[in-house]
Amino acid sequence: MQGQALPGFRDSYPEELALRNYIFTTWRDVARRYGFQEYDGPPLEPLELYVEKSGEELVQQLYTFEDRGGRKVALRPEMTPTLARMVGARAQALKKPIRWFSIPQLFRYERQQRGRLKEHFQLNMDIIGEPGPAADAEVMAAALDTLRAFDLGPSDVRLRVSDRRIVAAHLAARYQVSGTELPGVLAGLDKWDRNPAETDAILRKVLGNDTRVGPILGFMSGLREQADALQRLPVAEPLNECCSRLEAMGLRQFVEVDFRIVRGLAYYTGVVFELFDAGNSLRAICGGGRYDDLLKEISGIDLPCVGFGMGDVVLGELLREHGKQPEAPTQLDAFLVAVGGEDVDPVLKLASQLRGGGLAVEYALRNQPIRKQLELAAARGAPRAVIIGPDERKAKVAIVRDLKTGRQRKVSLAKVRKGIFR
RNA sequence: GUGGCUGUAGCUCAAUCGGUUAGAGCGCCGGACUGUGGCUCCGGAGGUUGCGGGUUCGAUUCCCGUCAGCCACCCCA
Repeated sequence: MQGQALPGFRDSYPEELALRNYIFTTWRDVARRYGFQEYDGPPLEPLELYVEKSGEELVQQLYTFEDRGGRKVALRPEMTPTLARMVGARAQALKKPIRWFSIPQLFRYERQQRGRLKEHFQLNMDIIGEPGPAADAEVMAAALDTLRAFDLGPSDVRLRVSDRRIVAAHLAARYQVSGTELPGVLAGLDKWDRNPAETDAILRKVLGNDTRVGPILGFMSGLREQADALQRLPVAEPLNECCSRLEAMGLRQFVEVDFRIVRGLAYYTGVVFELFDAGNSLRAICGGGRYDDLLKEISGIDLPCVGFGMGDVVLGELLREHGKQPEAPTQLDAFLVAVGGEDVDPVLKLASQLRGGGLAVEYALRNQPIRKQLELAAARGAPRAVIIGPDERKAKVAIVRDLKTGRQRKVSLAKVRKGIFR
């Protein structure tokens, strides 16, 4: 064993790369259908770009080092700061709302496990400059349509939506949770599903040993039942508008309002959502939301944003599980077979002509029995073999053999040269 | 970063209680098959049993360490 890729990094063999390319192609196609334009930035950024806004926790997971010029740099862990910088630099000139997408390779330094490597590709779609729920709905629709484009439906994937403003308003009105307490309480809510004991601990830390802890815990445990009541609050108007837009787009059956969705990132300010597989056995496929203050913090330009990220790792696992991998496309148009050594030059000539005409053509690189050459042709998935031997050359024809059916016929060389095989 | 489980050929797995030369199927290469693939038969390559140490006459097997993978936590790109 000559060693392997660094832990958490992938060698992509042709079969795996084909899946990734299929994912990328589909992503780009959906983005195009939604009128998004593609952008990109550097994979390596100054460390400060992330340290300033992200705080220590994310910094611990940054893939950082010092370059030869003594600069502290980081492999980008997310695209949003880069996006903010780019938009900020041209904010005056860009027509709003801005619809941009990107497929960056992102990095983190952290122990890998299933669905989470040190490196992945992530579709990012963002709408910048539009504060209303129409943009929220548009972005969610794009996320859902991406999964529909992979032939996944409401029984395969679910979109869970919440709005931090609703939860915050309720917590403030009912339990007098202040603005400074809110992030901590939301962090507690975020833990509720996985680790209620920790939720308790967090609440006690944020609120002190306060009489509100018990009632707030009760509120969290009953959130599902109270969803309807929360949606009737006036602050729920944007979320409701968002849902009705999704309904008008025919996507309502994917959507569940679930106020337990918080999202870990602190910068979300409104609607937040996550996309899960229906079996709930994988990590979130996609997560996003509204982050109206972030651009201002990074670039000084005050523009509201909403967007999501969708990684290729979990999505790839999901596609595998559902058998939605694309069949390997036939790459060759023809495999040329030279019967004897004297037939090699004519085969080379024909290969050159066909390739010149844009066709994909392969032939054996060694003189081999026809049997061997046909075996290779079949293994390559070629739809047909074109056989040239002394008899064929004399008659100015080639034998075109259909490798699926085994049927074959003689076709004039003049036609074959033009890529006509029948 | 913390804890638990697991590491035998490219893949899936065998190997008695610790026993002598670590096997099989698939895949790969070649042959039977000299102008026709898929089937069949035969042969071959491919292993420091993840790595290092310990116990033992003897370790794939037991112990320790380490690395890697998986799972959970942390965190959630």
